[in-house]
Amino acid sequence: MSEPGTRTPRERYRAQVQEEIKQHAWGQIATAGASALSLNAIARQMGMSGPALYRYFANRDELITELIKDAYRSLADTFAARAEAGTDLDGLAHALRRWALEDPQRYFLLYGTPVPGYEAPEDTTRITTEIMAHLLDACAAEQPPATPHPLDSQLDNHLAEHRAWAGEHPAPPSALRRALAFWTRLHGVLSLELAGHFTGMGFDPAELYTNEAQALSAP
Amino acid sequence: MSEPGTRTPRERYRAQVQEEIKQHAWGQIATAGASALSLNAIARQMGMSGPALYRYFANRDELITELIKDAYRSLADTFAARAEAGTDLDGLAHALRRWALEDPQRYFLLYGTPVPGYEAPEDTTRITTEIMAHLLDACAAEQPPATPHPLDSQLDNHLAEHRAWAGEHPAPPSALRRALAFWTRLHGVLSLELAGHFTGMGFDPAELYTNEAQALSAP
DNA sequence: CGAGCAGCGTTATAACTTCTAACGAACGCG
DNA sequence: CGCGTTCGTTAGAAGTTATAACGCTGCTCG
Repeated sequence: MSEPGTRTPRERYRAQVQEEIKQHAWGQIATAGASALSLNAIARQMGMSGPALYRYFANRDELITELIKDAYRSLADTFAARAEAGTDLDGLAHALRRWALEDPQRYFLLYGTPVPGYEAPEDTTRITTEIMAHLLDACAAEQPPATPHPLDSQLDNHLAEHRAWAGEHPAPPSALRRALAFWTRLHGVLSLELAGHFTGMGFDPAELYTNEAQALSAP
Repeated sequence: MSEPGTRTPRERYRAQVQEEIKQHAWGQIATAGASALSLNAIARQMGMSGPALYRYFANRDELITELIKDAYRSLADTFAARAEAGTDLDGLAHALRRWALEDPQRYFLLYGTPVPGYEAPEDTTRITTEIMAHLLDACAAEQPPATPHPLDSQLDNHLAEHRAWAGEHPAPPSALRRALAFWTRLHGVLSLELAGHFTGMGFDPAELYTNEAQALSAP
């Protein structure tokens, strides 16, 4: 057996068409959101008739699932690239922001409104744990605060006993707490900013984001 | 002129049917999300044929816009009710959490994935400023921290000069900053929790939320 | 090198959606 | 008590996802 990537010319062509379909899908998502994604419209853009796309994706949900996986992959790669340049939490925070601003609807595809019944497939959750591992690395490498906040001890105790999500990672409870704060706080700012809830308010979201990122690095 | 609410029997009936439509709409949204909301399905549930609903709402978007307005109204009312019981930030935080858990999809209708082109009508933005006013009241009433964090001064300076969103509210910049932190941090936890990103991780989201709420009250 | 078949694109069709148009009935206001 | 506004209906257009059945093409394997 050769490389598992592209083998026969058939599979090579198939992968190429699948990629083109996904490119058009991202274009639609970026301009109108994922809910407006239309397989028919993609087929029209590609100059072929509607049902032809079903040779490449079983249905609309499967295409979206694939897009979600690719988006997580992209985020994991930017985190990994940032990790090579040093494991500072602040750098990771701004890498996240740049990635989110690059395509807001891609961000919302991962962290926006969930579809009630949707369960992420296993290969997707593997990527999310990879992302979390990068975050935990950065949190564990950070210096603990000189004067720990007394109110944090309760959550630290809880996390010390409920750290299944961290796997085998040797991060202390305070690092776990900081990882969760990184995730939730930065997502909070990004989500509201990208959704446009700050437009017209007059202040600069970047200032708020930077402030939160700094507070995470030096609590 | 009498009350502007319900006047003629015709208007009374119309308002009643509109309310019933919205009830069924909320039911569908709670179980399948807003994107799956179908006017036809609502009509079927109500025992009338599809196009009849267009006598009450011009189109699907207008119905959703009305639902959004009602949701904001509901949130503003719970904030107002909580404000009467005292202006503590922690109480407000947990009132917000209860309201969000009551109907996660309602929360995402307001703070989830945005529709790229959508602009909130003016009567909706009036409710959001009302909500923000309650939050600013609570933040201004809170005690400032004994030892202010040195990194916060930059954001405070920025907010001091960009406080259009606070209107005439006499809150100091540090209170504005705390209001934004309240919004973004709690939204960050709530959004990820309600979207199911914490399921299977093992820890209790309520512990994380409480920790963030406490940190906001005593930074 | 050629035969055969897997894979691909097509059209036709079903079932669904939003939304408009035209018609008829009923309700209540003056 | 009549007339008009309002409402619910059916019919239909235009769009969607998705399946079925039909050829053609070109790769693969003997």
